[in-house]
Amino acid sequence: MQTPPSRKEITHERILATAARAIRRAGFHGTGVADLMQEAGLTHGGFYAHFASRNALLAEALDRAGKEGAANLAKGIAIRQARGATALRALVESYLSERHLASAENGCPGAALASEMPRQAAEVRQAAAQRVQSLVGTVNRALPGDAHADSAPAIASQLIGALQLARALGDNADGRALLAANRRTLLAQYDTGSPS
Amino acid sequence: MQTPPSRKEITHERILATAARAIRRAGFHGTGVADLMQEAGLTHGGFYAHFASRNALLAEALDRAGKEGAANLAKGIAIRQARGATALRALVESYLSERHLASAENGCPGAALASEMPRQAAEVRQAAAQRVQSLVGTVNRALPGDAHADSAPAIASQLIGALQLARALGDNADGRALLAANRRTLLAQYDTGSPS
DNA sequence: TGTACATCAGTGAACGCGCGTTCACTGATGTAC
DNA sequence: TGTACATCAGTGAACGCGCGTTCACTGATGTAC
Repeated sequence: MQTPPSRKEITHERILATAARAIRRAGFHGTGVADLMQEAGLTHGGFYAHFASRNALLAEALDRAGKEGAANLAKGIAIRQARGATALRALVESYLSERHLASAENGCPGAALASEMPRQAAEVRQAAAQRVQSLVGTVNRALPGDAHADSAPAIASQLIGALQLARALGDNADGRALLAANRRTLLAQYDTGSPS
Repeated sequence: MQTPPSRKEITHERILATAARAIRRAGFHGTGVADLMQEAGLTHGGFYAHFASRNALLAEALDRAGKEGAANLAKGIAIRQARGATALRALVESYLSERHLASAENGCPGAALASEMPRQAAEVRQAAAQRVQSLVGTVNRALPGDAHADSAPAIASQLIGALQLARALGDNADGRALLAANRRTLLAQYDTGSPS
């Protein structure tokens, strides 16, 4: 049995949750200390009582966003599996859903931030590498045990790329068509043996 | 026969070429007017004689970067086709080359900037959508005439996603392994009928 | 070919603004007796 | 239970800095005669 969180821990948690959303909405560069603290209902001066620096926050927030995105994805997968979908189909349809296209803020930080990662501070890039490995692992767990070792990284790449290209086209007919083409292709290639 | 470019046109061209490299290296947010002009050998004051605003420059630079990236890709494809590779194999091996992994500055702006696109001004996003369509078109031209209509957008997504994940992992063994897995998967799926 | 002048590309100082970070302070919380 | 005091989370003003943009000016280019 753990001790209840202190007042400071509760606030820290609130800043972190706010930041995890902010980076996916506005990007690393678009997430400023003052705006963030205001969104969390605080003034900017208190920030440095909670984090060593802005970069330290970004690294922590990326980690948090990854876990939150993974949890949301797991929820979507569970619903689809309960309806009879295979693990792989449930993953593809959840990740490449129109819901995920529209709401980057609650989705996978990889899709929302991937191209900014290489330009971040070392501590952020380290968190980024972990998030990538984690996504590949999630895909791997949705594949049958005898799947080729290349399949998980390849599928993870396509998932992330598809969402990003669709978002670059916009949340419109073009974007949704690109998303749908990716869903069909992935299911045809990796879900052939299963009942639909 | 066209008139030779004026002094101003030559300078404009130099700023644009510098910017096309800068956005792929430093991102949209990381490309500032003063730094850019200095890199082009000018002072920042003259910028607004050439571009209406920073956003106007970013849109033009993205366009330029896309054309330059496409030209570089075409070069890599031509070399590999001359050595007997199929069009698709030449495309996959060029796009997912370790050279492209290492030098984002001269490569595809989609891979370098995709996740920043949705957060840009309307004029930049419009240029971004065109670049995406252009990449899908390039992939389509490398596919046999009877290929499924979904293949080009799916392959384009995987190409962009693979390069971004590899770069997020870093230009190291992990990044190169992810790249290689994507190459093998794509070739096994779309280049089966061809001689190696 | 040479001089006088108009054009115009590029300079550099200045602007208002927002950023990340620091710090002296306030006021609420919690402990000691 | 009540008072006195120490702790500590959060406030808000201030810092130096770099940003995008403007503008009066300079000096080179090119045209007119």
